[in-house]
Amino acid sequence: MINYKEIERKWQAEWDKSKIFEGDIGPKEPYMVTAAYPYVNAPQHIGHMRTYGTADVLARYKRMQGFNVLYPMGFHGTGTPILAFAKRLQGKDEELIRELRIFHIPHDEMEKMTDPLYIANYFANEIENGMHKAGYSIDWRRKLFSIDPYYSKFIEWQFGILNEKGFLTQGRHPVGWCPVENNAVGMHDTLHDVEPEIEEETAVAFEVDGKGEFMLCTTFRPETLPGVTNLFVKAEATYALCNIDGRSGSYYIAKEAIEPLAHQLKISVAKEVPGEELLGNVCINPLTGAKMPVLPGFFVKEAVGTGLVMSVPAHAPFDYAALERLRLSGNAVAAGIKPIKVIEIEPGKQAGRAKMKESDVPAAAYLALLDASAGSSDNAIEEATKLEYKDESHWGRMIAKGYEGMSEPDARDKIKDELTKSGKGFSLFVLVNSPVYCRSGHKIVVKIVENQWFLNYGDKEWKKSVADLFPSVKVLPDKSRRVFESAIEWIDLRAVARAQGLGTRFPVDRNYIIESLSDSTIYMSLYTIMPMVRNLPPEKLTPQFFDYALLGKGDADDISKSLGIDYDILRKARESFEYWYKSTSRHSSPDLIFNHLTMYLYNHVAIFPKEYWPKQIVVNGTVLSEGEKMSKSLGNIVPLSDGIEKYGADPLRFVVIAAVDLFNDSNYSPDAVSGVGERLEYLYNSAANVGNLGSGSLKHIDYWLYSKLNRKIDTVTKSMDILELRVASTDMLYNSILELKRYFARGGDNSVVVKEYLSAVTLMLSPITPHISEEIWHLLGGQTFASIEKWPMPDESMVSDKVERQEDIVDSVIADSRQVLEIVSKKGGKHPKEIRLIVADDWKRMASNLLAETKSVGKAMDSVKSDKAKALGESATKVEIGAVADYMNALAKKMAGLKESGITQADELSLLEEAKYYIGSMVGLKVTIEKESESKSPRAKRSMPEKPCINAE
RNA sequence: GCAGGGGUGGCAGAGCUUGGCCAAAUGCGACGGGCUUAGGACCCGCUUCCUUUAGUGGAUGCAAGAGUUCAAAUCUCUUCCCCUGCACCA
Repeated sequence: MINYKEIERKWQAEWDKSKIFEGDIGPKEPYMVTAAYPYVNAPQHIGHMRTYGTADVLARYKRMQGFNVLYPMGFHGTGTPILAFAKRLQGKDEELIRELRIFHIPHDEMEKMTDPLYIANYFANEIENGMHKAGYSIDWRRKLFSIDPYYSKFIEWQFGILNEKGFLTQGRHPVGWCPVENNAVGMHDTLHDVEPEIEEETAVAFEVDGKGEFMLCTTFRPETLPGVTNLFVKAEATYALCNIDGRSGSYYIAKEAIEPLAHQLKISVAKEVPGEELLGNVCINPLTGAKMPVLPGFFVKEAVGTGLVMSVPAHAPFDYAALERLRLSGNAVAAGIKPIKVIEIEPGKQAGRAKMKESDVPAAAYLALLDASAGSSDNAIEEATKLEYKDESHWGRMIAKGYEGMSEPDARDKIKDELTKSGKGFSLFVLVNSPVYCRSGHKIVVKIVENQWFLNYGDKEWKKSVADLFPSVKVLPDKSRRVFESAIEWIDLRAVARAQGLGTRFPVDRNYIIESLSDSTIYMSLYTIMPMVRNLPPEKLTPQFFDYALLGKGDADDISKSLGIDYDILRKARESFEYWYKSTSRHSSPDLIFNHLTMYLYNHVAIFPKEYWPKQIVVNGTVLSEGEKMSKSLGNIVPLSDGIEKYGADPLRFVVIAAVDLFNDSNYSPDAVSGVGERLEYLYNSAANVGNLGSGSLKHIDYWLYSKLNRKIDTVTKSMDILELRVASTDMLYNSILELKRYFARGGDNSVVVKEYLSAVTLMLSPITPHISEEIWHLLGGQTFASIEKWPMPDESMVSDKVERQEDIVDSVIADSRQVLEIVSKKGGKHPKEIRLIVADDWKRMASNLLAETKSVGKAMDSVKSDKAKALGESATKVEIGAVADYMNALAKKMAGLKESGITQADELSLLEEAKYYIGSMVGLKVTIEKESESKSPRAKRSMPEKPCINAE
């Protein structure tokens, strides 16, 4: 049993000592690999290995390919999560404490984690340790941290440029808001991490006849306004007549609804009215001028929207149901209301689900579709509503006067527009999944933030530059290219400033802090100059400094004097950037395509000259744990250190990084990991045993192993180039073991061949399983580091289809023999004493080749008839034409699969002769071999090329 | 709703871009056998059905249905189902 931990520790120490992973400017071609830096609110778990490990595999592979590789790493700590973390821990949040226990965070450390900076540093260390143990070939000298002062200087410089170029804009923006704590709330700030879902709806004002007062309704479907027949209120609720800042007239709004709306509208209450009193009102449809009554609606909720609902019984099942119920209870007004149909599903088109007659009310038809009716439960009516809404917005066409033929979304925009213009309606934002609570337990509302700062990714020219750049960016896997294309097209305004969190003050308005994805778009460039930056005091890191180091602007001499920075340091920084940033590969997970990675492209285009724009982006799948998504709440997270401790970094790396292709999710399971561990051990043991093997001239099986090896080198190299690691890794590990086992079973015993084979396989495995590869490499006599050895080159001349085909023949002979023996024993005949293999004569091979070439029995027979000796060879002259025709006709059935083959009878004879003891041992009987023409067996004629006739005798 | 990705044998997961060599790799599991005091380790075999006095044969088959073709898991169309993302959040 190998001790992975010991081997890993040993080689990690050796690598550190020799500094082979420290990247410095040199004569070789540079290659820089960066992965999205980890956020420091927890140690790493094995899921993180996917991105960082894949980046490491690429870094190691490129190094072996002769590049000067730099793989730097940093830490991310800006934004709100660490603050929230500290706050939660102060409040002794049990959920968080449970999570921390998974990671074995000691109790006394938890007590210290009320200080955000302490948390950040603690986890930064933890993560660094984990990455070190995982064997990532990182140059730690370049470590950066997004909450350090130099980083802020860097970000200020970046935003200065963005501002100068006019990419910053201001505007209104709705956000989830905690009214008690007065701050914006995103998913991470809510109880149970619920995303506050904000949607836009339309407020519509219905004038109360002759009073100058308005009933204010809210709706998601203003296009149904022509179909409104009445309004609904909740009779038991209290309503208020209010004034709204900036609007004339006064408005009825449910009392309960005022508070949530107050963050979007300035509302003052004039008087309160019981809902019942509103029932007598007659209102005017602002669009059509129609007069309509106000009725009590059973489903109206006073805290939703404005607490008033416009009723469209033709298209809203709830409205329909409410009217029906009123009618049944004897309400004469309700009984007099006729639904007004304003939308029709286009006939002939992929119709809506509900089948209806001309006369039907759609809302009723949708209820009927679900076997529901006006009296059904709210849930059932809700279902019908969703279904109808979906169908109508997809396939519906307006039939209302003035909007005939418009699609529903178009009509919606048009009517909304008309309402806005006439002052009878306006947009409101609602929290559709209300109630949502913030972590301290308060109900969240929607607030319109005025003067929010945005980065304008919608800028046309900017967008075009990015779109133009993108085709030249290599994307791995290529299938995610399309996702990027739509992301580049789609990305628009993005809020960049927040009221709170760790990070850099927004230079344009220092009351705000730069949002943490926006401060992480070009930081990879900072790695290139980190060694210089670290040694400079932050106040010297002015825009002038970064302009020079990263953009080459200005004169080093002048800047050196004005900033008091050593000239050589400036030059070195500039050179370092120029050298490393030419050739970069960026690694991340697919969920970052729509934000980070796209912003990465945009910001590079905005700031750097063309030659330093992104060259390659690698997107990798996630890691499942035993087929399930890993999540803290499921408690199935495996901390990286636990995984490494238990199985060793190498087997873990193999399973998590390499066992599947890039984009697919990999599946962590203890069985798989230990299985890999055992297989690596087989390679190790084989290497240890090389010295005990013999030597001598090469045999068939040696050539076979060489062929397999060189083919392997070729395919592995090709798939490593595009990081499709599944094929590469199974070929390297699983197949290598199968091949070695076969080699030995077939009598292979050549130490030179095996050593060559193992050396190449070991080197190719090195990027994935670096530690054990290093160990095996040295076991095989290597004196250098496998990690920086030259990647193997395939020797094409050693690849032989023929040699490999011959081994396949051996296999099929064994399989067929077994089958024959089984049938013989089933039939209860006498026990055979030997297997006699009768090898087909050469004329059959030539006939087969002829057929493979002509694909026609007729044509093939023609050439046989015209000159049998030429077509089938001299020795075939004795063969009768009829026999040839029979043979060809039999073959014709498999014409499509027929291939020409260079294997002659002599080849086959010598192959079987050599393999007969092996075959014999596999079958359990003695094996003898004879030629078809010399066989006395009546069955001999059944022999075919590469399929000898098998006689059990 | 919009956008993207899928549906393959007990499970996981290849293959489908370039249709035939695919009853469909590989791993796991199940089963049978060997090794062994015993086995979780290792080795061999087997894992749709039928047929065959002997193997290199046939049928069915890769979500469902239809089509193109000498030939389809692979191409086209339709239907059904599943997953992911949709923003100010790292």
